[in-house]
Amino acid sequence: MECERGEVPMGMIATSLGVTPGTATSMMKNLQKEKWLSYKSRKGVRLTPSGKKIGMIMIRRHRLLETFLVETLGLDWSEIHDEAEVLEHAISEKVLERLDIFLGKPRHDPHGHPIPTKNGIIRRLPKKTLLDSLVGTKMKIESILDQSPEFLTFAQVKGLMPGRMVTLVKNEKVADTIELQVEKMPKFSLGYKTAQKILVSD
Amino acid sequence: MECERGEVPMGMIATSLGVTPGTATSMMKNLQKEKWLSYKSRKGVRLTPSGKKIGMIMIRRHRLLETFLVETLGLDWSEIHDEAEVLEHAISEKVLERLDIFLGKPRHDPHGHPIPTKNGIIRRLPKKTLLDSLVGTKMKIESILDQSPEFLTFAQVKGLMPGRMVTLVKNEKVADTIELQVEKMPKFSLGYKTAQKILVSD
DNA sequence: GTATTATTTTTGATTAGTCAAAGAGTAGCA
DNA sequence: TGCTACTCTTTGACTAATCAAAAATAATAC
Repeated sequence: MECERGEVPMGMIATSLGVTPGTATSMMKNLQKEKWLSYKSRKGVRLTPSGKKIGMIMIRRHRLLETFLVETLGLDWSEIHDEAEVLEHAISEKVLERLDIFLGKPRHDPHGHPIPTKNGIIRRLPKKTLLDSLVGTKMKIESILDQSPEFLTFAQVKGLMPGRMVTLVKNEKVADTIELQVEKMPKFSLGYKTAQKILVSD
Repeated sequence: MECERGEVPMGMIATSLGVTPGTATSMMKNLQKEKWLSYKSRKGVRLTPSGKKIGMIMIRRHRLLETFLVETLGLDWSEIHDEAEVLEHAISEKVLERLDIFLGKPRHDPHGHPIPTKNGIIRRLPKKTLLDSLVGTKMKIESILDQSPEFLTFAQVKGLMPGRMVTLVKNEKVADTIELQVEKMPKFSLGYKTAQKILVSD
């Protein structure tokens, strides 16, 4: 979804917005007129500084709302993304800041993602995944990268939630899997690809 | 804003929506196609049963959101209307019901207006205003009919808020005013027209 | 280095929402 | 009744967003 370095190609934009390529092109031209991004024909699109700032602010809104939906209203981890997606466009700056205070100025959303400040500053995530550790290490789960409801439900069942401690029991290179134990829960296995969706710190 | 009995004329619709009369006409024709209301040329417009239900549900959303904004986030009485106006179109049924539970299923919004149930049923307001009482009576303020920020700010300063007790000290027919005392606060006067914006019960 | 394939842009058409202005209908009154 | 003033509807024009399909360009393969 986010290509940190370099331009984002038009195809990706069209797909993730669910519109035809032609529509994507004309949308990007409009956004360029409004200075949110720069668009180079057949190269793609890249955020301007003001675009990045707005982006951060939208992430802040999204993550604060997700936190509210889980912490205060008790919605399920796996169902909050779409709700927040809609609300983030409707909520005013003022209400958002009140919400922030009400929630106690949280630094992370329920998935463990850092919440940017009002000025769009964000703490870097640790870049270490479950795969980058040695067998036997005990790690703290920091963040879940896959936001799809299916995956989040799975993660919840297995106890893979930010804040929990997890031990890497085995690493089976040949089988492409690792074995984990989350606190007192039964052991289970994860494929390499999936293991990379979980960020951890020692 | 709401004409309980009979059709609402097109002029009123155009004005309150801030569009030209022509636009209002074509909007109403669309809404009629979608069965929310029935439109008779040069007569006006009247809600169908499903339109009434949707209307009630929007009122429920609006009032629950207003309650949340005041009770939980501590926004000011006078500034919540516009916020709620936007949010009521973005919030999902599910989140709204959670909010209702979180707030303890309130029966009135901060202005004292009753909150319809999920099925669109609403408790009748008392139809007695500050003017319909005898001098010396002590009454409970039930509801404030004027939602404009200016009036609400004024009402708040004077203590004219739902739940407070108020005594009618004097009624000066000639001067077109009444004199009031809210609990321990200083007495003050209100014009007849304004007095009719405050609903009370004995 | 050309041919094939994939990606992106352009073009032209369609739809929806709006307005201004002209036309049609209605109500009040002389 | 017929005039006047007001309200409402219709018309035609314009804008913005979108899509499908064609055209242009870039990437890949041979």
